[in-house]
Amino acid sequence: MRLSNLADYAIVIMAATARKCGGGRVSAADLALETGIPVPTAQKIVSKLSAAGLLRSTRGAGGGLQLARPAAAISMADIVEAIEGPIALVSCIDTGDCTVDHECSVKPHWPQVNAAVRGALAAVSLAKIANEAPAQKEMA
Amino acid sequence: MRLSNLADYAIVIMAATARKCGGGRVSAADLALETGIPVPTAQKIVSKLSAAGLLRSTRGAGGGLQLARPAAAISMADIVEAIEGPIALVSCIDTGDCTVDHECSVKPHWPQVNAAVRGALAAVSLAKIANEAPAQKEMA
DNA sequence: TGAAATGCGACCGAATTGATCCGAATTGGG
DNA sequence: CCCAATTCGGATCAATTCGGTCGCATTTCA
Repeated sequence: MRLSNLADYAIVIMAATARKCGGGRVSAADLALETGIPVPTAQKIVSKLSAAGLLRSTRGAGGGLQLARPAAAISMADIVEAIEGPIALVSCIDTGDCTVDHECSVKPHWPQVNAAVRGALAAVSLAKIANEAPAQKEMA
Repeated sequence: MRLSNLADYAIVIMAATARKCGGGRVSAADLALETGIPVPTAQKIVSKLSAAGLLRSTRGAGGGLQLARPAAAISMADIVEAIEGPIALVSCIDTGDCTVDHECSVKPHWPQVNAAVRGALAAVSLAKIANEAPAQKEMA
Protein backbone atom coordinates (compact mmCIF):
# COMPACT_ATOMS: atom_id res chain seq x y z
CA MET A 1 0.00 0.00 0.00
CA ARG A 2 2.82 2.30 -0.81
CA LEU A 3 3.80 3.56 -4.20
CA SER A 4 7.40 3.15 -5.28
CA ASN A 5 10.01 5.83 -4.79
CA LEU A 6 10.23 6.19 -8.53
CA ALA A 7 6.65 7.38 -8.66
CA ASP A 8 7.28 9.75 -5.82
CA TYR A 9 10.33 11.14 -7.57
CA ALA A 10 8.37 11.41 -10.78
CA ILE A 11 5.85 13.70 -9.14
CA VAL A 12 8.61 15.89 -7.75
CA ILE A 13 10.28 16.04 -11.13
CA MET A 14 7.06 16.92 -12.88
CA ALA A 15 6.42 19.67 -10.38
CA ALA A 16 9.90 21.04 -10.90
CA THR A 17 9.45 20.88 -14.65
CA ALA A 18 6.17 22.71 -14.45
CA ARG A 19 7.83 25.37 -12.39
CA LYS A 20 10.90 25.86 -14.59
CA CYS A 21 9.33 25.21 -17.93
CA GLY A 22 8.06 28.74 -18.12
CA GLY A 23 9.26 29.29 -21.62
CA GLY A 24 11.87 26.77 -22.58
CA ARG A 25 13.33 23.36 -22.19
CA VAL A 26 14.92 21.89 -19.09
CA SER A 27 17.61 19.27 -19.10
CA ALA A 28 17.30 16.14 -17.04
CA ALA A 29 20.54 17.00 -15.26
CA ASP A 30 19.15 20.38 -14.35
CA LEU A 31 16.01 18.82 -12.96
CA ALA A 32 18.11 16.39 -10.96
CA LEU A 33 20.11 19.24 -9.55
CA GLU A 34 16.96 21.13 -8.74
CA THR A 35 15.21 18.26 -7.01
CA GLY A 36 18.21 16.57 -5.44
CA ILE A 37 17.46 13.29 -7.17
CA PRO A 38 20.49 11.36 -8.47
CA VAL A 39 21.08 12.26 -12.07
CA PRO A 40 20.89 8.76 -13.58
CA THR A 41 17.72 8.03 -11.68
CA ALA A 42 16.19 11.26 -12.88
CA GLN A 43 17.07 10.30 -16.43
CA LYS A 44 15.41 6.97 -16.00
CA ILE A 45 12.27 8.58 -14.69
CA VAL A 46 12.30 11.16 -17.44
CA SER A 47 12.52 8.37 -19.98
CA LYS A 48 9.42 6.68 -18.63
CA LEU A 49 7.58 9.94 -18.42
CA SER A 50 8.41 10.72 -22.01
CA ALA A 51 7.38 7.27 -23.12
CA ALA A 52 4.07 7.79 -21.38
CA GLY A 53 3.53 11.03 -23.24
CA LEU A 54 3.61 13.31 -20.24
CA LEU A 55 6.89 14.93 -21.16
CA ARG A 56 8.20 15.96 -24.53
CA SER A 57 11.91 15.40 -24.94
CA THR A 58 14.05 17.37 -27.34
CA ARG A 59 17.29 15.74 -28.32
CA GLY A 60 20.57 17.32 -29.21
CA ALA A 61 22.53 20.22 -27.88
CA GLY A 62 20.45 22.83 -26.13
CA GLY A 63 17.60 20.39 -25.92
CA GLY A 64 15.75 19.26 -22.84
CA LEU A 65 12.33 18.46 -21.49
CA GLN A 66 9.04 20.27 -21.48
CA LEU A 67 5.53 19.36 -20.45
CA ALA A 68 3.58 17.73 -23.21
CA ARG A 69 0.31 18.99 -21.75
CA PRO A 70 -0.60 22.02 -19.69
CA ALA A 71 0.03 21.50 -16.00
CA ALA A 72 -3.66 21.74 -15.22
CA ALA A 73 -4.33 18.78 -17.49
CA ILE A 74 -1.89 16.47 -15.70
CA SER A 75 -2.90 14.74 -12.49
CA MET A 76 -1.14 12.59 -9.95
CA ALA A 77 -2.96 9.63 -11.37
CA ASP A 78 -1.39 10.22 -14.78
CA ILE A 79 2.10 10.37 -13.33
CA VAL A 80 1.65 7.34 -11.12
CA GLU A 81 0.20 5.32 -13.98
CA ALA A 82 3.08 6.36 -16.20
CA ILE A 83 5.59 4.96 -13.75
CA GLU A 84 3.78 2.12 -12.04
CA GLY A 85 1.39 1.00 -14.71
CA PRO A 86 -2.36 0.80 -14.28
CA ILE A 87 -3.68 1.57 -10.83
CA ALA A 88 -4.78 -1.80 -9.55
CA LEU A 89 -4.32 -2.69 -5.92
CA VAL A 90 -4.17 -6.39 -6.61
CA SER A 91 -2.58 -8.42 -9.36
CA CYS A 92 -5.76 -10.42 -9.79
CA ILE A 93 -7.44 -7.65 -11.70
CA ASP A 94 -4.68 -7.32 -14.25
CA THR A 95 -3.95 -10.97 -14.85
CA GLY A 96 -7.51 -12.06 -14.27
CA ASP A 97 -6.16 -15.05 -12.48
CA CYS A 98 -5.90 -15.37 -8.73
CA THR A 99 -3.52 -18.01 -7.52
CA VAL A 100 -6.33 -18.90 -5.20
CA ASP A 101 -9.25 -18.73 -7.56
CA HIS A 102 -12.02 -20.36 -5.58
CA GLU A 103 -14.95 -18.09 -5.21
CA CYS A 104 -12.74 -15.12 -4.45
CA SER A 105 -15.49 -13.17 -2.82
CA VAL A 106 -13.14 -10.23 -2.56
CA LYS A 107 -12.82 -9.71 -6.28
CA PRO A 108 -16.16 -7.96 -6.84
CA HIS A 109 -15.15 -5.25 -4.42
CA TRP A 110 -11.86 -4.26 -5.99
CA PRO A 111 -13.19 -2.17 -8.86
CA GLN A 112 -14.86 0.27 -6.54
CA VAL A 113 -11.75 0.52 -4.39
CA ASN A 114 -9.54 1.02 -7.41
CA ALA A 115 -11.84 3.71 -8.72
CA ALA A 116 -11.79 5.49 -5.40
CA VAL A 117 -8.02 5.43 -5.24
CA ARG A 118 -7.69 6.63 -8.77
CA GLY A 119 -10.18 9.38 -8.07
CA ALA A 120 -8.18 10.52 -5.10
CA LEU A 121 -5.05 10.70 -7.21
CA ALA A 122 -6.81 12.34 -10.13
CA ALA A 123 -8.17 15.05 -7.85
CA VAL A 124 -4.72 16.57 -7.49
CA SER A 125 -3.48 18.31 -10.62
CA LEU A 126 0.08 19.23 -11.36
CA ALA A 127 -0.87 22.89 -11.49
CA LYS A 128 -2.09 22.64 -7.91
CA ILE A 129 1.16 21.08 -6.78
CA ALA A 130 3.34 23.58 -8.60
CA ASN A 131 1.41 26.51 -7.18
CA GLU A 132 1.24 25.16 -3.68
CA ALA A 133 4.68 25.99 -2.37
CA PRO A 134 7.05 27.80 -4.69
CA ALA A 135 8.88 28.45 -1.41
CA GLN A 136 11.96 30.59 -1.59
CA LYS A 137 12.24 30.09 -5.32
CA GLU A 138 9.59 32.55 -6.33
CA MET A 139 9.78 33.13 -10.03
CA ALA A 140 8.50 36.30 -11.62
CA MET B 1 0.58 1.46 -6.13
CA ARG B 2 -0.14 -2.12 -5.43
CA LEU B 3 -0.58 -3.72 -2.06
CA SER B 4 1.47 -6.77 -1.27
CA ASN B 5 0.28 -10.30 -1.87
CA LEU B 6 0.30 -10.86 1.86
CA ALA B 7 -2.36 -8.23 2.32
CA ASP B 8 -4.39 -9.74 -0.47
CA TYR B 9 -4.09 -13.17 1.08
CA ALA B 10 -5.00 -11.73 4.45
CA ILE B 11 -8.29 -10.46 3.11
CA VAL B 12 -9.09 -13.81 1.58
CA ILE B 13 -8.21 -15.57 4.81
CA MET B 14 -10.31 -13.21 6.88
CA ALA B 15 -13.25 -13.75 4.55
CA ALA B 16 -12.85 -17.50 4.83
CA THR B 17 -12.62 -17.24 8.60
CA ALA B 18 -15.75 -15.16 8.76
CA ARG B 19 -17.52 -17.74 6.68
CA LYS B 20 -16.39 -20.80 8.60
CA CYS B 21 -16.28 -19.29 12.05
CA GLY B 22 -19.97 -19.81 12.52
CA GLY B 23 -19.63 -21.20 15.97
CA GLY B 24 -16.16 -22.49 16.56
CA ARG B 25 -12.51 -22.21 15.86
CA VAL B 26 -10.73 -22.79 12.60
CA SER B 27 -7.17 -24.00 12.27
CA ALA B 28 -4.69 -22.17 10.10
CA ALA B 29 -4.13 -25.33 8.12
CA ASP B 30 -7.83 -25.60 7.47
CA LEU B 31 -7.96 -22.04 6.26
CA ALA B 32 -5.00 -22.67 4.00
CA LEU B 33 -6.74 -25.70 2.55
CA GLU B 34 -9.90 -23.69 2.09
CA THR B 35 -8.27 -20.75 0.39
CA GLY B 36 -5.51 -22.54 -1.49
CA ILE B 37 -2.81 -20.46 0.13
CA PRO B 38 0.38 -22.33 1.08
CA VAL B 39 0.13 -23.47 4.69
CA PRO B 40 3.27 -21.76 6.04
CA THR B 41 2.30 -18.51 4.41
CA ALA B 42 -1.15 -18.73 5.86
CA GLN B 43 0.37 -19.27 9.28
CA LYS B 44 2.54 -16.23 8.87
CA ILE B 45 -0.43 -14.11 7.89
CA VAL B 46 -2.50 -15.47 10.73
CA SER B 47 0.27 -14.54 13.14
CA LYS B 48 0.27 -10.96 12.00
CA LEU B 49 -3.48 -10.80 12.05
CA SER B 50 -3.53 -12.10 15.60
CA ALA B 51 -0.84 -9.66 16.67
CA ALA B 52 -2.91 -6.87 15.21
CA GLY B 53 -5.90 -7.96 17.24
CA LEU B 54 -8.12 -8.91 14.34
CA LEU B 55 -8.01 -12.61 15.06
CA ARG B 56 -8.07 -14.43 18.35
CA SER B 57 -5.86 -17.49 18.43
CA THR B 58 -6.45 -20.46 20.71
CA ARG B 59 -3.50 -22.70 21.33
CA GLY B 60 -3.42 -26.39 21.97
CA ALA B 61 -5.28 -29.36 20.59
CA GLY B 62 -8.65 -28.52 19.15
CA GLY B 63 -7.71 -24.90 19.12
CA GLY B 64 -7.71 -22.57 16.19
CA LEU B 65 -8.65 -19.08 15.08
CA GLN B 66 -11.73 -16.96 15.41
CA LEU B 67 -12.62 -13.38 14.63
CA ALA B 68 -11.82 -11.06 17.48
CA ARG B 69 -14.52 -8.65 16.34
CA PRO B 70 -17.79 -9.10 14.48
CA ALA B 71 -17.32 -9.22 10.74
CA ALA B 72 -19.25 -6.01 10.28
CA ALA B 73 -16.76 -4.18 12.46
CA ILE B 74 -13.75 -5.20 10.40
CA SER B 75 -12.91 -3.34 7.21
CA MET B 76 -10.39 -3.79 4.44
CA ALA B 77 -8.47 -0.88 5.89
CA ASP B 78 -8.05 -2.74 9.18
CA ILE B 79 -6.70 -5.82 7.46
CA VAL B 80 -4.38 -3.91 5.16
CA GLU B 81 -3.02 -1.86 8.04
CA ALA B 82 -2.49 -5.01 10.06
CA ILE B 83 -0.28 -6.47 7.36
CA GLU B 84 1.29 -3.47 5.68
CA GLY B 85 1.41 -0.97 8.49
CA PRO B 86 -0.14 2.47 8.34
CA ILE B 87 -1.66 3.47 5.04
CA ALA B 88 0.75 6.05 3.68
CA LEU B 89 1.46 6.23 0.00
CA VAL B 90 4.87 7.78 0.48
CA SER B 91 7.60 7.17 3.01
CA CYS B 92 7.98 10.90 3.55
CA ILE B 93 4.89 11.04 5.73
CA ASP B 94 6.07 8.33 8.08
CA THR B 95 9.67 9.34 8.41
CA GLY B 96 9.01 13.03 8.00
CA ASP B 97 12.16 13.24 5.99
CA CYS B 98 12.25 13.35 2.21
CA THR B 99 15.57 12.51 0.65
CA VAL B 100 14.89 15.52 -1.49
CA ASP B 101 13.63 17.90 1.10
CA HIS B 102 13.65 21.18 -0.76
CA GLU B 103 10.29 22.80 -0.73
CA CYS B 104 8.57 19.49 -1.52
CA SER B 105 5.44 21.11 -2.83
CA VAL B 106 3.90 17.68 -3.11
CA LYS B 107 3.87 16.99 0.59
CA PRO B 108 0.85 19.12 1.52
CA HIS B 109 -1.30 17.10 -0.85
CA TRP B 110 -0.57 13.66 0.52
CA PRO B 111 -2.80 13.73 3.59
CA GLN B 112 -5.92 14.21 1.52
CA VAL B 113 -4.89 11.42 -0.83
CA ASN B 114 -4.09 9.09 2.03
CA ALA B 115 -7.42 9.85 3.65
CA ALA B 116 -9.24 9.14 0.42
CA VAL B 117 -7.49 5.83 -0.02
CA ARG B 118 -8.13 4.82 3.53
CA GLY B 119 -11.75 5.81 3.15
CA ALA B 120 -12.09 3.67 0.08
CA LEU B 121 -10.68 0.70 1.95
CA ALA B 122 -12.71 1.36 5.06
CA ALA B 123 -15.90 1.46 3.03
CA VAL B 124 -15.75 -2.29 2.45
CA SER B 125 -16.47 -4.35 5.54
CA LEU B 126 -15.63 -7.98 6.06
CA ALA B 127 -19.31 -8.80 6.41
CA LYS B 128 -19.92 -7.43 2.93
CA ILE B 129 -17.14 -9.54 1.49
CA ALA B 130 -18.23 -12.70 3.23
CA ASN B 131 -21.82 -12.26 2.13
CA GLU B 132 -20.96 -11.41 -1.42
CA ALA B 133 -20.20 -14.85 -2.72
CA PRO B 134 -20.65 -17.68 -0.22
CA ALA B 135 -19.31 -21.14 -0.84
CA GLN B 136 -21.37 -21.65 -3.96
CA LYS B 137 -20.04 -20.21 -7.16
CA GLU B 138 -22.68 -18.78 -9.40
CA MET B 139 -22.42 -19.26 -13.12
CA ALA B 140 -20.34 -16.60 -14.79
C1' DT C 1 31.46 18.81 -41.46
C1' DG C 2 32.89 18.45 -36.66
C1' DA C 3 32.14 18.32 -31.95
C1' DA C 4 29.48 18.54 -27.94
C1' DA C 5 25.41 17.79 -25.44
C1' DT C 6 21.39 15.06 -24.55
C1' DG C 7 18.33 11.27 -24.08
C1' DC C 8 18.06 6.25 -24.36
C1' DG C 9 18.95 1.55 -23.18
C1' DA C 10 21.21 -2.28 -20.70
C1' DC C 11 23.76 -4.08 -16.68
C1' DC C 12 24.53 -4.75 -11.86
C1' DG C 13 23.81 -4.39 -6.78
C1' DA C 14 20.68 -3.96 -2.84
C1' DA C 15 16.43 -4.34 -0.40
C1' DT C 16 12.02 -5.98 0.51
C1' DT C 17 8.93 -9.67 -0.02
C1' DG C 18 7.50 -14.38 -0.06
C1' DA C 19 8.00 -19.19 1.13
C1' DT C 20 9.89 -22.83 4.22
C1' DC C 21 11.37 -25.04 8.39
C1' DC C 22 11.87 -25.82 13.25
C1' DG C 23 10.83 -24.97 18.12
C1' DA C 24 7.73 -23.75 22.23
C1' DA C 25 3.21 -23.79 24.32
C1' DT C 26 -1.14 -25.70 25.32
C1' DT C 27 -4.86 -28.89 25.78
C1' DG C 28 -7.09 -33.56 25.54
C1' DG C 29 -6.98 -38.18 26.67
C1' DG C 30 -5.21 -42.29 29.15
C1' DC D 1 -0.90 -37.25 37.10
C1' DC D 2 1.64 -38.18 32.82
C1' DC D 3 1.98 -38.65 27.85
C1' DA D 4 1.00 -37.44 23.36
C1' DA D 5 -1.16 -34.93 19.63
C1' DT D 6 -2.17 -30.60 17.75
C1' DT D 7 -1.50 -25.91 17.43
C1' DC D 8 0.64 -21.22 17.15
C1' DG D 9 4.97 -18.47 17.18
C1' DG D 10 9.46 -17.03 15.63
C1' DA D 11 13.71 -17.53 13.00
C1' DT D 12 15.95 -18.78 8.67
C1' DC D 13 16.67 -18.93 3.59
C1' DA D 14 15.72 -18.07 -1.36
C1' DA D 15 13.45 -15.23 -5.06
C1' DT D 16 11.60 -11.32 -7.30
C1' DT D 17 11.47 -6.58 -7.80
C1' DC D 18 13.17 -2.03 -7.15
C1' DG D 19 16.86 1.33 -7.16
C1' DG D 20 21.19 3.03 -8.84
C1' DT D 21 25.01 3.22 -12.14
C1' DC D 22 27.36 3.04 -16.50
C1' DG D 23 28.09 3.24 -21.57
C1' DC D 24 26.28 4.28 -26.30
C1' DA D 25 23.46 5.99 -30.29
C1' DT D 26 21.21 10.11 -31.75
C1' DT D 27 20.68 14.86 -32.67
C1' DT D 28 21.57 19.72 -32.87
C1' DC D 29 24.54 24.08 -32.99
C1' DA D 30 28.90 26.13 -34.48
